[in-house]
Amino acid sequence: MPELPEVETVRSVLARDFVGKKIKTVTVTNGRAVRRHKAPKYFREALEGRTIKSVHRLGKYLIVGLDDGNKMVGHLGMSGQLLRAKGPKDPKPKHTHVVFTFTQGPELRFVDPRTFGELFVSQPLPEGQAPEISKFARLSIGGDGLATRVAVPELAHLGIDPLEDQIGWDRLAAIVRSRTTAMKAVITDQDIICGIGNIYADEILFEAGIRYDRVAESLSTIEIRRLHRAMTEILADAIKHRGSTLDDEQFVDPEGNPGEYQQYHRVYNREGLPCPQCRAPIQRVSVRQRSTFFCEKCQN
DNA sequence: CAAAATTCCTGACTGC
DNA sequence: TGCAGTCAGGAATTTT
Repeated sequence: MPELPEVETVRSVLARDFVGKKIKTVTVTNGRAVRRHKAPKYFREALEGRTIKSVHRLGKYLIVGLDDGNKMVGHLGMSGQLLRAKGPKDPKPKHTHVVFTFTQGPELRFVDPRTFGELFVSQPLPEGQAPEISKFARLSIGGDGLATRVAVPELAHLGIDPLEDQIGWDRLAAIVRSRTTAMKAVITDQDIICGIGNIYADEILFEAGIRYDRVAESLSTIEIRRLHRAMTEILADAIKHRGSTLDDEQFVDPEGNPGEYQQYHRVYNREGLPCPQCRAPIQRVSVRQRSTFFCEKCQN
């Protein structure tokens, strides 16, 4: 489900409600949720007694800073939710795989029907060993982004975060011009740019007036500037509206609130409806087992 | 039976 | 031949 705006929405609620809280117990009822660890007990032991110091985001990943310097990393996959209990008696939803209790305040549940999501406590690299940071990331990451990647080696492969790393259009140009593949593949490749998935890729490319199958290196300077602006604005706007919740209501924030940005989708899931710009029907094609929505008149 | 917002892995192929 | 990059396909799973 969640792409950058949804993860950012979750992040802000977690930061507000759980920073400063001390973890009392961690209960794993489906080991698949913590599959990076050899056994669930290592996950539990790394967390019990720890106090949450911060909640950050990189791409679609959540990064929870702990008082011992370690980080708990979360990815929601397709259907993962982090939900704050509504009270001490609030029944656990179906597909609850991990429960965190705190010395004070309501518990936090990790719920994930499709089990593509995961949680893990990052294992710091041995002394003196530097994580491998991708050349795309290295190209433009400044200060904070680099620090995060060094602290969490498992996420070192991620490319530029379009909001956190604040990259300028000229840096985006360098990245785009070095690629010979289709634009949609470029902006959804987490190793190049992290956080954009199927929904926002279609929305960004529509806003920029660029077809999903345009070869990246063929983009003009004007087109790259439009892409840069579209990326920044669409993601910021989607965050403002607390992300997108589709008809299946899979995405909700930790309080159970759905997002509202789906009301502003201009092409995604709108096959046959008139293009907001030219009224031509929105097209849908299947690329790599995924739906792509676009306007054949407005996107070139 | 198809489709659904995710990442990861493998095998085939290409170009240097 | 080796290596890196690309890309299609499939797997992981449940619900609608």
